[in-house]
Amino acid sequence: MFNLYELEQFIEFNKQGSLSKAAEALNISSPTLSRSMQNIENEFGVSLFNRTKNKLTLNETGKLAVKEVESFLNYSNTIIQNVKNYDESLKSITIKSCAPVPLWQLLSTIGSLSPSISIRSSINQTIAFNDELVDIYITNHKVDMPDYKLLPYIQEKLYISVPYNHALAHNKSVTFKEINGYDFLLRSETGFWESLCKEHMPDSKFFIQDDEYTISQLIKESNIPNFVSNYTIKDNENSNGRIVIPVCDQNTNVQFYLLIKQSEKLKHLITLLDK
Amino acid sequence: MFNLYELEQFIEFNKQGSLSKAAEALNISSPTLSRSMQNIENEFGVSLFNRTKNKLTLNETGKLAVKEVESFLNYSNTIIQNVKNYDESLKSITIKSCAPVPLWQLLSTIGSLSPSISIRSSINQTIAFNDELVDIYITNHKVDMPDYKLLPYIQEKLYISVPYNHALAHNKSVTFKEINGYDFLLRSETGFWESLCKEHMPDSKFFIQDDEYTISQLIKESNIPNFVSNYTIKDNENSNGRIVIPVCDQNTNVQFYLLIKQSEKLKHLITLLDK
DNA sequence: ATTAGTTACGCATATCGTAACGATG
DNA sequence: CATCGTTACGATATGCGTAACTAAT
Repeated sequence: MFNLYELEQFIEFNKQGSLSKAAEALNISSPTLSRSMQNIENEFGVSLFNRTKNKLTLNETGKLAVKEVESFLNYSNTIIQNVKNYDESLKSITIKSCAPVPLWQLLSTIGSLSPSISIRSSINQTIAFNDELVDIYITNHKVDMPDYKLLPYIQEKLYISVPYNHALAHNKSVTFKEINGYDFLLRSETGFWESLCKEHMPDSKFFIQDDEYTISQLIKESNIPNFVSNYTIKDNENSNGRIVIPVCDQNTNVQFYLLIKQSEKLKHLITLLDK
Repeated sequence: MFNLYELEQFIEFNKQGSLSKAAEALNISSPTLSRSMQNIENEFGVSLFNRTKNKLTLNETGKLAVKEVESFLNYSNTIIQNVKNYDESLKSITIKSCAPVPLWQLLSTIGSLSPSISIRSSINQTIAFNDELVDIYITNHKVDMPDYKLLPYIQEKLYISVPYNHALAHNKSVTFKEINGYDFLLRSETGFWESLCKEHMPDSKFFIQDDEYTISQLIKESNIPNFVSNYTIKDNENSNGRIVIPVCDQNTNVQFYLLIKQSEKLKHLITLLDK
């Protein structure tokens, strides 16, 4: 049976080209290394070296053996990594969401349920349901997937927020068609909302900001309208000199769904949410 | 670093389901096995077991680890086999020939050059030049192949051998057209010759014999003609009551070629033949 | 009380390094 | 004669089994 340390010595011998150099590099005596090489030959059951009295070199078979052993040793690292990754995946939850609001909501729920668990989450404009490592997908449409449970989640409704003196300010409600052409402030990482707006408002420009401070300043100090929702309207929204107007269109009142992997670690979460 | 014996113990533990049974099966003490499992856990750096005071079971990560370790141990056997196979391929020569005569000739040459080498040879009616493990192809036409060297080899000429009283016996030479329709004795394993004769003599019957004694008896005691060549005509051919007549046709005077893999083990053979 | 697993400890054996040897350039 | 690899041998350190302990059935 192989001794992995001897196999590493074998690799080092190949690297150094001679027994004495390899022994030096490995900090072991040359008799030890000599014996190791003999042991490896015995393990393989074939001759791996050309032996003259004071020169040791690999023969053709030995050269192949080096390659095989290298990939074998790499494999040993691979399986350690695989096991570690799997262990980590059991201890953490990976979430892919099509929108920020339901993600925040869910993160808060999970946080109160298991405060110590590590969570990896991302917001995506479109979601491919093909990642084995994802534990929870948050989508805006029903999806059927084996080993996953579909649960209806929150509803989010789209509004715009405009200054009182804005041309749109007098409307009780608006449609995409009516607001198409106006410039809008937009947070980055809004998932499918960004695609939706760009699709239905092809004539508008969107000033996408990823800094929360910048966007709140721009809302206060510019006339550019922005989007909010029933979950993001703040109490002071109207006192900010702005008025909130619902966008009444298809797709602006969104039902979100959770697609949760049926696994041991998510059992509690599913039972909590499934009512 | 992994100890492969401990990994096997790990597999056995999974198979037996408990430490004590596995220790029994492995003929080691349970403290030893207990320590081994702890060592493996340390190697992976993650917890692999559910430990209650008197029950040891694999956790989810441990179950994955078993699979990974199994394939790792299989791999160790694979690399041994690969190295052994390669070693064997270096010690043997594989030859595919389209005809028996040049093969015999070559076998004799190789035998005198390296008496101990093991040779695997086959005779084929048609040859596909796609087998990585073939060291030498013997063909009846020029072929260009990367990593192989083409060398002209012997020429073989086709004759027929007929009894003195045979209808063809008076001819100084014959053509396929003239002998078409006559029955012929044919040795098996004649490679492309068999295809050639069948193609140009569609009206003849061929009595194919694979026993050398049978065919020599049939030649002596029957009137059925047979084929010979400049390499197979024996001194006593005419005294056997038969006369040898050349077949003068295209393709009956054959130039053979050797297509030899440019490798270390064939270097001497190539230099010997390349003059 | 019996079985299962872990920890403690002493001994046997395997493994390593030093020393000695042979051969080569 | 210096360098390189292998063999011989003695020291030490690794690893095994026995014994002792704890907990559960």
